[in-house]
Amino acid sequence: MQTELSSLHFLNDLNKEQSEAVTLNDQSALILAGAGSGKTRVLTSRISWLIHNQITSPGSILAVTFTNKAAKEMMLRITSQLPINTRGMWVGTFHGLCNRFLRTHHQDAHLPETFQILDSQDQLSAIKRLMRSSNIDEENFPPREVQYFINANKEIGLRSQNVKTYDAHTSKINEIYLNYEKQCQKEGVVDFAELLLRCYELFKKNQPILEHYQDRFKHILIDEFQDTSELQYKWIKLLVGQNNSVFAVGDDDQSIYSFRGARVSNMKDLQKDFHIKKVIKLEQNYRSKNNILNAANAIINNNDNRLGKKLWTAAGDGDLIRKYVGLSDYDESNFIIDEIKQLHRSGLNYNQIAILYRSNAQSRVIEHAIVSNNIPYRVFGGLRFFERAEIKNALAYLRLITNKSDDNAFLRIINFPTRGIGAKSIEQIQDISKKNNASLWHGAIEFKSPTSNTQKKGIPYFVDLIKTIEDEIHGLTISESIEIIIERSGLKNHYLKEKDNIDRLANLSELISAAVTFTETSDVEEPTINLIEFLNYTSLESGELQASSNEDALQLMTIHSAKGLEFDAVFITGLEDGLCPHEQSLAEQNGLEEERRLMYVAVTRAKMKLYLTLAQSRMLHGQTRYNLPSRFLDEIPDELIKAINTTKKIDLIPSPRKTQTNYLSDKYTWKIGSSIQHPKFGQGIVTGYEGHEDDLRIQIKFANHGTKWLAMEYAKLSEA
DNA sequence: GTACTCGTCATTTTT
DNA sequence: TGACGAGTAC
Repeated sequence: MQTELSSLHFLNDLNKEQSEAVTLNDQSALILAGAGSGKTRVLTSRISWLIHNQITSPGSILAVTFTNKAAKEMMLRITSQLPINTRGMWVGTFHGLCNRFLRTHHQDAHLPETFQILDSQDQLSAIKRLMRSSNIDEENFPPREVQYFINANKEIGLRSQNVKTYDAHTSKINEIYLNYEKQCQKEGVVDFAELLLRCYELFKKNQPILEHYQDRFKHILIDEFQDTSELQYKWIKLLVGQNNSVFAVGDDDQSIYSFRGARVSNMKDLQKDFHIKKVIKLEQNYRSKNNILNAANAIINNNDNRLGKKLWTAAGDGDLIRKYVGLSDYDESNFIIDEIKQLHRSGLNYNQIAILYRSNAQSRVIEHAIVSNNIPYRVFGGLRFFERAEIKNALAYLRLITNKSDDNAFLRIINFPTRGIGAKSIEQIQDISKKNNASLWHGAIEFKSPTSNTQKKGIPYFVDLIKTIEDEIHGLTISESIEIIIERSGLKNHYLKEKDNIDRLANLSELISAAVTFTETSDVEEPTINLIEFLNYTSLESGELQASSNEDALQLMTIHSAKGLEFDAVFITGLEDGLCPHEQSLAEQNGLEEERRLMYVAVTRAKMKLYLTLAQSRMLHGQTRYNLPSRFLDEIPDELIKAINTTKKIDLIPSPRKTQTNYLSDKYTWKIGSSIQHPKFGQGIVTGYEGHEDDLRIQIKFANHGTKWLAMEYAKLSEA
């Protein structure tokens, strides 16, 4: 076996720890894989190794990821490593896999065969609809809060009847949760969290089904394990059972999603629950230069409760990290653009340069600077393809035809494009449906309209329209069906009428192409099933537009969305206390540690060059704010940093903004935004003032002593 | 049914 | 500052 091992090309060049992980026996394992340490490679090589050595067959492997992108990447790598048929292998996201289990066992899961998936938007509108029909005040019970409540409880495995409530308000919300469950059941739809919970319950309540899968999946592998939620962990435990092994890869230092239910503690629980004696640590980094890694290590070292890990590289020190303190957000952006122009001139592609920020609002100023310099760029985040209104509208026709109980879909298109059905008519339909405890579609059929349907208007016309489309698309491919829907529904005409809607029409064509691609890659023959699967696909796959990714453009994104990516040069911007760490995170339990992990993720994205930038003043929510430098900057050893502007004398620089020309007085040279030094309170920033000359009092925000008012006459201030 | 105004509220996000 | 939703006016 040894000789054969070394002949396997996918095992070549693995370091000691990597190959130890890849070639582990049939035992559960936790691989602590630092940023850039070859995590995905280990995971895929492990699968290839298991199969190649006939320890297991592809059909016994279940691999779970968090995103479709990661799942695809994994599949791609495995097929390039091994010339095998991977069809029996289950590789997918938690949601995708749960969907698959539920489809197969829809009866045992008490779901209709045609059940559809609600995305977050759909879920919110379902909740709003429910609340309106039961006359619940949206002021007292904001639908978003209700949505959060429902999801948070589902994510820890709680149904409404199991939720403990201690006050009237929460009880009421929980009552909405109960009714929401009923409504979804009646309409035959499941939300994202429901996919997981329902699947968990399926396994829990049906021993034969559980045993069947436990017998089948001998090797369960999990990517980004630090991001698993409580329910996901319980699901894994159930499926692994007593006899199978779990191979989890993760990095506790990169856990940045606790706000949506991720539980790092699952890593410790895994060791305990599966008797893992030795955690394999992958600490050699193949991405970044040493100065960058040292900064990352220094930052993350300030966190308690780590599993412990120190990245190193053989790649050399590289450049120093560059730090720039801008006078304003505007100045900061200009510095970034100037620097990027130079990098580009020296031969770096734009798409190898990333500008990262903590919150989306920060991108605007930067975008402005980019646009005025005519540099191509791409902002990540925002609306995804299948979330666009025109796409959802077209799909809603398809959904309603597939499942007449889908009231969400019904309401979306009953009067879109407008066909003279107003709020009153819809109310009447809702009344009829409620009386008969039936779907809105049935209510519409029952509806006796005074208007004729010759004018292409009114409810009977709508009912006819749906029936006609249904007949017409019978037996057609999905793409043909969509084409007919876009035409017959009037969507095409509607969007043709308005000039601003060229993009929308283009997107609808794109939807048709997406359907063609889907059908080509699908191995399902039955058209009805295929249609249902396509609809699922559109809910589960957000459809990040890949088309423009080849284009050489600057990459702008939040630190969160940068996780898993790498760039030659990275600018981490807005490094100010209040922004990064974000002020709202400080109130949360372990909030600062999570922010620090965020900073760690950001730093470790950089391969060659890292820039840290901040601004002394910044426009936020329509007000100029004066933030102190981020505390994380102080955590990086000085010798790793090269300050580009030796803290400019703020007064000497002509200011681009009016507010900064407000000198406090003739006697003192400080202005709002100046850094000062106080003998007792240390470093601070001038944030306001009142009075004049001898009476002058100034407000100072100190790094460690809060905000204070001081009389200029007595305070012994000096410039910092 | 649409076009406007006004008030409110501003982390991070995949499925 | 500016995006979005609700409410109002036509």
